Amino acid sequence: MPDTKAMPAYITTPIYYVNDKPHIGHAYTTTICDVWARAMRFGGHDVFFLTGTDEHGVKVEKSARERGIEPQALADENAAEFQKVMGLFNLSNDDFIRTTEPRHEEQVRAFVKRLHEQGDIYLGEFEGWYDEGQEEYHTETKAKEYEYKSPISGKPLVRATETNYYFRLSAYQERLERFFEENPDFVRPEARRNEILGRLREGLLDVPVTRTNFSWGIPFPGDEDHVIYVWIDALMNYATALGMADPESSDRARYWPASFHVIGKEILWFHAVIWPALLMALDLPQPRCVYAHSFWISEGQKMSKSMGNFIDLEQLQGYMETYGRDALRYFLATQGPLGATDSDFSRSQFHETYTTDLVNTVGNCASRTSAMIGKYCDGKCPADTGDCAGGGIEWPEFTAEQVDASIRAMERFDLAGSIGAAMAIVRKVDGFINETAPFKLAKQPGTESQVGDILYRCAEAVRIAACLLEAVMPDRMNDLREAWNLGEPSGDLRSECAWGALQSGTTIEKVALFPRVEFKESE
RNA sequence: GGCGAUAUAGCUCAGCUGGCUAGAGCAUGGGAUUCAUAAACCCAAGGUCGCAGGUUCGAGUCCUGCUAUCGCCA
Repeated sequence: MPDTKAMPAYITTPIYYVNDKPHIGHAYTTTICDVWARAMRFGGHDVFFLTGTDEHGVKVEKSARERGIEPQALADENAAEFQKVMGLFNLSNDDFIRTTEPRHEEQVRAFVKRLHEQGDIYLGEFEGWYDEGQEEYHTETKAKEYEYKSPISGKPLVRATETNYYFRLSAYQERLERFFEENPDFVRPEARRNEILGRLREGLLDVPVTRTNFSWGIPFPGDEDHVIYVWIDALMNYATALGMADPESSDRARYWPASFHVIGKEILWFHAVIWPALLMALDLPQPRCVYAHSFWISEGQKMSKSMGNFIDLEQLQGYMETYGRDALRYFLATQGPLGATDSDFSRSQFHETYTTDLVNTVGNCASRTSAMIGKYCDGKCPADTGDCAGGGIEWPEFTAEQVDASIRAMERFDLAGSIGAAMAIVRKVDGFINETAPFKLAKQPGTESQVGDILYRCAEAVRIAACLLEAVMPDRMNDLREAWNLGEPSGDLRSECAWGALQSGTTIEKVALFPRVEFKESE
């Protein structure tokens, strides 16, 4: 067995743009990373879980100006909003990086300077059709479509040139192609990988890495009229948080590279192509996987600003108040859009999932098991006598298989699969109780040993399932730990999940983990 | 406009290289039971597998066209 204690694991969310308000998308990405991070910690890994905020750029500058405040003040205000989310959802991030922090800015400058000096960044000129009112360029085809007039103001587009620093992305075409071929799991899910491969085949162009039309950003080293484009600035957070500009003097460098950069599909190109190319240029090892999830839609409708149907923080808080924080985590982790298609967040589906999986399955099974131990065993965990009254289940083998499947699924970021394996244990316990009917057996004299044996198996299996579910539902599984006197998580999930760890004689209190909730159409 | 994906029971989806009466979970209806949070368990109903052609002894499963949805690009 490998010494997992020594195995670092690094997971990141995107850094969130402070011009936006936190909503379900942010909560989702951060929550699923949190589930993984917790699971890996339970497995004994040395985990670093990073999130943060992206604070530069023209939009922030503009919004601040409209409100008559400094961009930094706006950034501070909204970064605090995002940090609030971390507390609200009990997210276990190890750091929260902000792109306006000196530690980030200094390293970005160092990286960019290095790229410039070694020729990966060069000063180039761009000529195109410029819309003066909108301050943006249009491509030749687009400009033609617009008949060389601004689609907004109708004023003629002008031929303009702009001088920018460019990253020599085109030079990495072949290396990227080879990298993708050698690492089929680099971009997931597969449908997203195929999109990238398709685009890669069309050929890469160099990309601008600076702007001159605004000033709220990190100045380009040695040419301060240019500001480093937010995208480059933002991507580098994954490295700067670990001090990778000078790994020798960083105690976090051991976490590099990331196991997963979890992102939304809208920012895949930057993470799947530009980021690896930058890392190649900087000679840093590549992350294992960029996982691009899809979006949540709301009650069957696309969420949009104009529709005003975003599932925002207030709504999520409402769900947490009614169903509990763990219920929301469970729903996000099991019903979420980890695949290539979007998922629907609907009130009825949320309620249904809660009732079916948590109330009727996990909660009820833990409840009936502990109730019977209370009734037939004086509330003390019985002994595994081997004197089983039927059921025909090889519990040690069965649970070992599920534990293994669950841990493996989690390692590859298959959250629903991991949780499903744990749920299978609970369902098996329910079936076992029905079949062996200890409650009937207990009514006959001289069956204590058999009843105890059955109930030990039930309790032990539920305990193991709870250990596997703890990453998704830390609050409620901790309640179970307390009621059943299971102690703290050991930090060695596999041995903790080995059959037989539950001690006979342990006091087991009856639990009601997930209270039934009445369905309401709306809040 | 270009490229690609998907379209299977009320809902979410499985159905690999074509082969007997198309599956699961949830929801619905019924039954049985009581340890449990009116829970678990058993049974049933539910689909012309998007539409139209074609290939084949035989097609959700291959081909073509159409429609719808989605994604990426321009």
